[in-house]
Amino acid sequence: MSGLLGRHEFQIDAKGRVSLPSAFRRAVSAHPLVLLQWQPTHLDLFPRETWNEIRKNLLAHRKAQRDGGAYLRGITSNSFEIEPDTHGRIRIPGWLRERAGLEDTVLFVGALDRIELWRPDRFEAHLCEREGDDDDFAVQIFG
Amino acid sequence: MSGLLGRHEFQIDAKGRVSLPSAFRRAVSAHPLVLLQWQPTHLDLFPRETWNEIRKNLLAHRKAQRDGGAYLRGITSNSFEIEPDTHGRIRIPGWLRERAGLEDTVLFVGALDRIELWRPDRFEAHLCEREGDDDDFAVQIFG
DNA sequence: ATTCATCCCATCGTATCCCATTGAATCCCA
DNA sequence: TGGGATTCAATGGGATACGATGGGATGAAT
Repeated sequence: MSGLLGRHEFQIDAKGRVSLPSAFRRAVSAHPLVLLQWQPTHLDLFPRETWNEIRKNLLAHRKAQRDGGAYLRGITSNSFEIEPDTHGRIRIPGWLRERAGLEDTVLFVGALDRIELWRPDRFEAHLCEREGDDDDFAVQIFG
Repeated sequence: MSGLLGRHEFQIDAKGRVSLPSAFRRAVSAHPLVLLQWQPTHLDLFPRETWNEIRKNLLAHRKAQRDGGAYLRGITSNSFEIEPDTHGRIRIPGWLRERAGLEDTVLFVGALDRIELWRPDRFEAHLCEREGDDDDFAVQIFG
């Protein structure tokens, strides 16, 4: 598989449901997903494999630090397990929608091992803002 | 399973009962849970698996330290076995409620292998207070 | 006898399931 | 290669099941 790619804009209906892009739906098969916020700009939706890795990292971090799991709880309290319905739709809980500024439209952005959920205009702004910042890396990456 | 996730705010009724969030109820199946306080800010509710691990650690500590028994008894004396009723509700003993400042509302916070019980306003304050402290860890954990 | 916990039943609101509709992309065959 | 038929994806709405909460009744303990 090539990883999760592309952008797809979908509507949130009156009951708070959104379709997962069908391309992503096939890719993540039937397992539940984890939706959370760890960056202020958007939400991340993790397939099972990726989440297992991250969960391991979170637990290791809690053991290593002295703060009694403060970072972990900051993350998990903003997390939610997502199980698509029979039509491949998901529900985003209100408190997460607010945090990401999602109103009636969601932009799904594929990011190889995860799916990002953006407020469309915010995503455009984010791209513009960084325009040209990374030209040095480009050559290293694409040779 | 993805671990215990999310935040859920529930009322304590006139008889001192609170519903366990249904998401958590399913996750911990039918086994009894252990509720205790080991951090001043909140209470922790441990599923069977997690508690077995912790109990092992407590006993090991008592054996290893000269006055290890003191720590153990400090913990166990603030502990309580919880068994949800037929509707999935639990009762929090008064002395534990006081210690965590719980009055009429409980905020349940999922923390992967345990459930934390917070006084809602205290939790908000706790999150704000740490805002931005951990930005360095974020990249290590989430890649 | 009085207090308190447990059980049972009732209610209300919301999330979930199921079916229907629309439109677009794909397939098939001439 | 064009045009019609067919499948699939995205969305909407009604019905149903389940979750959250309240209150009365039963039973145990002091």
